[in-house]
Amino acid sequence: MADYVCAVGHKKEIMAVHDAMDVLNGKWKISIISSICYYNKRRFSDILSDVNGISNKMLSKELKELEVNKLIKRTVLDTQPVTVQYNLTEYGKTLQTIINNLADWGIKHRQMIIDDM
Amino acid sequence: MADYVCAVGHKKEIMAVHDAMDVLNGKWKISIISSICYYNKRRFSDILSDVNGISNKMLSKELKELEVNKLIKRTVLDTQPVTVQYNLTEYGKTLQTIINNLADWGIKHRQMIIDDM
DNA sequence: CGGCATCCTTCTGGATACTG
DNA sequence: CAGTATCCAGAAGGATGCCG
Repeated sequence: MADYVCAVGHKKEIMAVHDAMDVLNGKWKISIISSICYYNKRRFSDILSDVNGISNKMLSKELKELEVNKLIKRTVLDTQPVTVQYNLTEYGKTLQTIINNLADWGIKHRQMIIDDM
Repeated sequence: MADYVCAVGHKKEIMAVHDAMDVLNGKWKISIISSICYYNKRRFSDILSDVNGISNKMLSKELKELEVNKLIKRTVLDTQPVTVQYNLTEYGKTLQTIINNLADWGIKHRQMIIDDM
């Protein structure tokens, strides 16, 4: 990046990063998105078992927030008993690159921790 | 970090994403990293003004956590009064791609919110 | 199955003041 | 300048039970 940009400051980018994290906040949101992302379509109970340690209360709450932010879509299927399917919206899919990068980094990070011991 | 093992599906990736977020948790951590990242070297008070809304208490606390996780390095400069410089470690620099992606996404996201109104 | 309601504990984080 | 210390409100989040 050119030097004159440095002179002006990077506050815009830093705020943008913060904006992004605002939508992706919470202990579980990124994991939930990655579950839905990797499987394309995913049910409530599936996500519950994908995301290690999450409670149904938290899953419910965070799914709702993601839906409000239009990152995921909720579909109730007419089965007995009811099943509910979640999938990424087109907008939500724009997060895929970030998810993949985070997964790559997380794998390397875990390896580094192991090597460190 | 949990020491679970998995073999099927995408659980490995989902856990990796969660591992990554474990290190990057907290309201401010990503913004702090991006501040240091964009400027290469950055002092305490600089970051304080870069990251909109953060308190000195939180900055201090999260910087310490990032240092423990070896993502940033803290250097005390022998000036009067004391100044402290933070920079990314080589390991911390491996987050640059993610930071840039998040910044890009955050800018688009903010634009979408504006368009939506 | 996919939640919601309630209770309760822990953690987060802001405000303010102080230190070397 | 670069933090610490303390106080304290409110949010996060776990456990459990209930419901259509």
